[in-house]
Amino acid sequence: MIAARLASHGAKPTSQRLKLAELVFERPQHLCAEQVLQAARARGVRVSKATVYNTLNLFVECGLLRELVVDRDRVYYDSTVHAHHHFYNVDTGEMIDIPLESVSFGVVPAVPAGTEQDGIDVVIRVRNRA
Amino acid sequence: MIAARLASHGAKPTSQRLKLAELVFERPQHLCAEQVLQAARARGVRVSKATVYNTLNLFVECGLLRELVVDRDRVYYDSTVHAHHHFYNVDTGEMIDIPLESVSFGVVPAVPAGTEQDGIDVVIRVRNRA
DNA sequence: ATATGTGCAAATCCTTTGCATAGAA
DNA sequence: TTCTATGCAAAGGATTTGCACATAT
Repeated sequence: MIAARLASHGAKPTSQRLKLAELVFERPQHLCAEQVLQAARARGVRVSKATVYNTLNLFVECGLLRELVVDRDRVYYDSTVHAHHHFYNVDTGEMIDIPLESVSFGVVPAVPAGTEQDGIDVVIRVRNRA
Repeated sequence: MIAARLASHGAKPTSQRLKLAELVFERPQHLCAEQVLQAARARGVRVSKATVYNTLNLFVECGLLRELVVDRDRVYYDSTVHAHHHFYNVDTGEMIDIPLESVSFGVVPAVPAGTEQDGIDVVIRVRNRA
């Protein structure tokens, strides 16, 4: 259940958090804060913009959401946190998940001295066919 | 020469643009607008913030610079426009180029219907070793 | 002349913050 | 109580914009 999921990640399951979590984790998706706010209100959830931001940031820290910094103007939150990749439509801004197994690497370079690998993100940019 | 390079990309080579281009294309680097402004002024170039933004945006449209949207707070401009990849240090925000040949792919998925591939960006996130 | 580039300051937009109130342990 | 979450409005910061002036063809 959602409450347990929050709790197991160290996020106190408050009323707003539960409602927002329900919405966000309903299916794999990429939403920005404004979309979460609108979707929440459309469902009659009473919540402020500040709380939406607080909550999304909290979820990111807890590892419940992944931040996607791909768009120039706003941050997207990915409800799929396990490793995977993305198509990014530069015309529409749309992001589509690519399962991890769909991309395989041959050579991968060694990381810079003093650092360790944190993850690999592959973004395949696409545009609408003319 | 720099002026010809701008001209060949359809950018009228004005005084400020030449100075900024000189600075930016001096070596492969990733700079944000503020850094370009500071660097320019440090060299005695008289230029406004608005012109820095105008110019960087123009260079991006011309294909002289690549926009890097990786940082939550600001856009970086990559003076290397040919295809390549990056290490991204999540602790420092530093970006390091990875030559194209250093990464090879096994499988790559087909792009979504109605779209065509525009490019592939691989970002290897690293963090400072504890 | 005529069109375009530049500088300045104000405007914009996403995101964060300060503070008072509400809610839970 | 005591601690934390929430809401609201204001603040913050990167980027854009409007407009007057400068510059170049």
